[in-house]
Amino acid sequence: MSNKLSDNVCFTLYSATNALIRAFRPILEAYDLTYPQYIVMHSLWYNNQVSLKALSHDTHLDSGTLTPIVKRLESKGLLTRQVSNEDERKKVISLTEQGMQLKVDAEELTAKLMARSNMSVERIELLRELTLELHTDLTKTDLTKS
Amino acid sequence: MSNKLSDNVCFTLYSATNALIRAFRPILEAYDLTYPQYIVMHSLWYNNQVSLKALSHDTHLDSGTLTPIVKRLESKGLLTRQVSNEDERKKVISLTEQGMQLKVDAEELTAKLMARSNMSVERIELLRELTLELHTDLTKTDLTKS
DNA sequence: TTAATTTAGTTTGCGCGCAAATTATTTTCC
DNA sequence: GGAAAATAATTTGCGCGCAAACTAAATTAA
Repeated sequence: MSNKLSDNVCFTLYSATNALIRAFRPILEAYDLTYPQYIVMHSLWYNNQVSLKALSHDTHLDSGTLTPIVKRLESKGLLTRQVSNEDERKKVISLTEQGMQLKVDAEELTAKLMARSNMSVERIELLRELTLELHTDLTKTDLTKS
Repeated sequence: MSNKLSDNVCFTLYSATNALIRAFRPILEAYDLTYPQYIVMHSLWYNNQVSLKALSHDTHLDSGTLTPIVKRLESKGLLTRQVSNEDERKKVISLTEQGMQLKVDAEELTAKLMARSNMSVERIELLRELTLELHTDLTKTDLTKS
């Protein structure tokens, strides 16, 4: 069965995500942020002063991925990383004044970007629900078994 | 407006794709392929003996991304890269016998993987259509203008 | 209480993904 | 025919994304 790449969900999902990040890039550049960095900031705007572990849980990003991202945001002066008092293994990640101020400008970026696509609000919401469902499925089920 | 990350399409799309590639990894490992390498092989199974440019168009991958991927597949003995006779700037990428044989085993992998998710065939198809639509939208519209 | 285990975070290594710069070939235009 | 522009592919540089190995601190168990 020789089928086209675009007949595959995996491929269309993969391509759409790459295209979205690519479209986001020049917009985020104005804030000197990459998309993953924006995700981390967004998470902190909603939930400040958390451990790397908690940030990892919220952003769905690996700790090995997060450490360098968070370090870069620290060097940009957007957040601080302090060793926790209760548990010295943990680091408390906190927004700086500058990091909090970025929120006002940058938070509605996603809505603005999606509004520029030709998709209806309903179809965008449907896409959100389906991708959320897929993610839940894939992380709850151990696919190597079954 | 302080909303959760999961309220954003961009984020759910991004997370679902990462999760999908992650779920795919151990399965593709049996074939000694990464997901992007699998995409390239899949494209060639459907359309053999093409230029890098044509492969780039079909896979939606940048030429700067493709060159190293194709080189790795060449070093695995799955394809060859020959300078074109008509146009010496072009390279003709052709599957080897070994590369063609992989098709039989590996082509139905996507269907198998998706079948393991709890999503219905209808919802998976819907997801495919929506992501295809989004990709088309994002690549046809120049988002920096408008 | 101290040895073994678990947990939090960092580091290393590798393969993307892509913008930008570069090289080599071909086409266009005068 | 020869200079200028366009095209095909490669290279460079940077930031992920993640598995695996590692370090250090806390918890558990003997």
